[in-house]
Amino acid sequence: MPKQGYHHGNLRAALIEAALRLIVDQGPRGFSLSDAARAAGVTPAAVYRHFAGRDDLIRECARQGYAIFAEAIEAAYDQGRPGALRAFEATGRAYLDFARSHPGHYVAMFESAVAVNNDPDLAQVAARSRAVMETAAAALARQLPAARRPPVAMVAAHVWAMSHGVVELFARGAPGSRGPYPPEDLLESGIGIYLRGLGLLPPED
Amino acid sequence: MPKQGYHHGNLRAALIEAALRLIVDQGPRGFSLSDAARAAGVTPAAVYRHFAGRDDLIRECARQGYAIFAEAIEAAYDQGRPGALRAFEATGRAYLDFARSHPGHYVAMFESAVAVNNDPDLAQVAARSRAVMETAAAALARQLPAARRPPVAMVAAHVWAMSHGVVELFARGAPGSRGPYPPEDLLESGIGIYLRGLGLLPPED
DNA sequence: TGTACATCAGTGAACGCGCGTTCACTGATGTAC
DNA sequence: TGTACATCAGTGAACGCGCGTTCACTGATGTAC
Repeated sequence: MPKQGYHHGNLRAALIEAALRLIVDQGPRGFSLSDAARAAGVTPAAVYRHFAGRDDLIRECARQGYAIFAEAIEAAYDQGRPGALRAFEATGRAYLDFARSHPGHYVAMFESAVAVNNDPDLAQVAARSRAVMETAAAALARQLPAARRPPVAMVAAHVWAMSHGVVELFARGAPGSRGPYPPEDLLESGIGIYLRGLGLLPPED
Repeated sequence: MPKQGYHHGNLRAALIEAALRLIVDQGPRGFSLSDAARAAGVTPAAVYRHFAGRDDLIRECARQGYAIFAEAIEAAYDQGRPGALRAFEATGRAYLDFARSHPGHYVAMFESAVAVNNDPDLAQVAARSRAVMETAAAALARQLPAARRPPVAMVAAHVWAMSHGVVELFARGAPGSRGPYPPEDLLESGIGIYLRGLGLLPPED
């Protein structure tokens, strides 16, 4: 997208793209509207043609992220079916995949509590993502005899927590900085052990 | 600690305390030295009597956090021995405990990548904490026959990831805002299932 | 016990800066005739 | 095909603000005599 004179052509998209990049290494709190405008080669005031202000720009990043995310894990889930286990594992992989390929979206979604809450529109699209994760967990749980079947929401929460933890601690420049294992392997093995614990995978021999 | 006139009495400690509280709800990036000074009832310039500047104050919060943290999980580990399993579980509980009772420290330690890295002093005290977690995992792993014994660093990473994920997603005002379960239960059950998957707990009946 | 003095923790004014936001404007674009 | 004009995306100057940091200072404290 070449800057072709007075009119930018696709400033809205360029601003989001710039914001995402900035959010990755400054965090949603450190990100500044002026920086984003600068990165897009435009005056700060121009941003107001497309967004209500700084917070709206961040929110749009999160909103877009939730949409992409929901679609990605839905696709992964569908692709893995009919095997509940395969579908579930595909969903987990899609989670990490998303975090790695859309780090800006990921941060905007999960690390900017203030901006994200109190926006009903955003809450809705976020709920959709969570619903897919729970569906995958529910299909999995149905594999188990009712007596040993754990609450679906709990399983979803466990897996989400492990995934998020791996992303935050080992897939970015965090303090534990680049742990001893690639995050993909770490997550896959962790989920594997967890599923074995649930009785969904045969014990190791 | 009453403000008794011109001299504060214990400004250094008061500033750290104020900073911790601010970091909790503004994040390390949103936190400002002026705010901390204000909260301590003092001029921003006064901060420079005790810290080299804004970043140094944040770093001190993290440093203090790592020290408290290391001590807490060391104590929990020792207290749980000689049972490797009990020691391990106590360690996990101590982790969550710390995150809940020292949220400012927690955030300063694990969410302010920039400030924390590149400080050898800090890196050292952080390493100490990690060493305890790995020791606990190692003692656990030794319970298993060598053939099925997973790499210790991996187990430690899994547990750390799950713990961190639970803290970030369910123990604060995050997007998933207050999940369906209390974080303590979530973590305890999650770790339990994981340990069962490792073969360290008997399968459920 | 009382006075002189050194120490140094905190003041308050000032600085330069970048921020988010506003406003009247300008000039490129696309449409109507 | 060419001209007049409405639209509206982006400009640039301005604003008030809070920030981190500096500096010469002041006044409370504690020690020496």
